[in-house]
Amino acid sequence: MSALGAERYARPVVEVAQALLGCTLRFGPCTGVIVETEAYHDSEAACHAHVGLTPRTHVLFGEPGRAYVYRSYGIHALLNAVCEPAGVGAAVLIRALAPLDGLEEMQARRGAVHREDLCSGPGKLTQALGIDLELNQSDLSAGPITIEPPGPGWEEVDVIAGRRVGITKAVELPWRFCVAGARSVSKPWPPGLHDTVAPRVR
DNA sequence: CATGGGATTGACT
DNA sequence: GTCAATCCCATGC
Repeated sequence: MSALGAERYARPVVEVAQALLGCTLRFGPCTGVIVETEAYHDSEAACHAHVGLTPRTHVLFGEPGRAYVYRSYGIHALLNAVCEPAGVGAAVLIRALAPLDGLEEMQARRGAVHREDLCSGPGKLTQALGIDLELNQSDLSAGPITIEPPGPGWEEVDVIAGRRVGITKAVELPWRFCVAGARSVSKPWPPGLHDTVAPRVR
């Protein structure tokens, strides 16, 4: 299966965040189905690109389809897919995977945790797959990290929207998206009153 | 050049 | 439930 082209990322970031659910993330021998994402856009204060063009945000304002990988809390690498046309600072944070292939490699890096916990968080999945800061700015349509169209059984999924996790600004935006019923989603997931089921967007 | 704040996780009370 | 680990980078002097 071939990787999604850059044009698939040159769309409104909230659309792409939902469209990536069910797609397969691949790095080396490891693959997993994307089951949780969040959208970030320079127009809102939670997005790193909100501060404008700096060395750090350069990639966010650049070509769609690139990886934005940054260090969080001094410890974890978090993986994003840059979206919208160049000149707009926007990205989809990949928050969780349902592991498919390379389980042994993932377990070697993550320890003896249950399968559904191997990639159930943005820092966990980069650790499991071995994705680090050197992959910042790499081309997701060329590799070594790629995102491919949904595999068997993942073509049609119901999407649940909610508030984004771990931020202090623009907390009200319902820009977190999960696959309904997925077990490998990240921790804070008590369905709230503002959660809604959104239509599938491709 | 010094400072402060995280798009988190896991260990511990 | 609380809390520390740890480093990149934006900001301000």
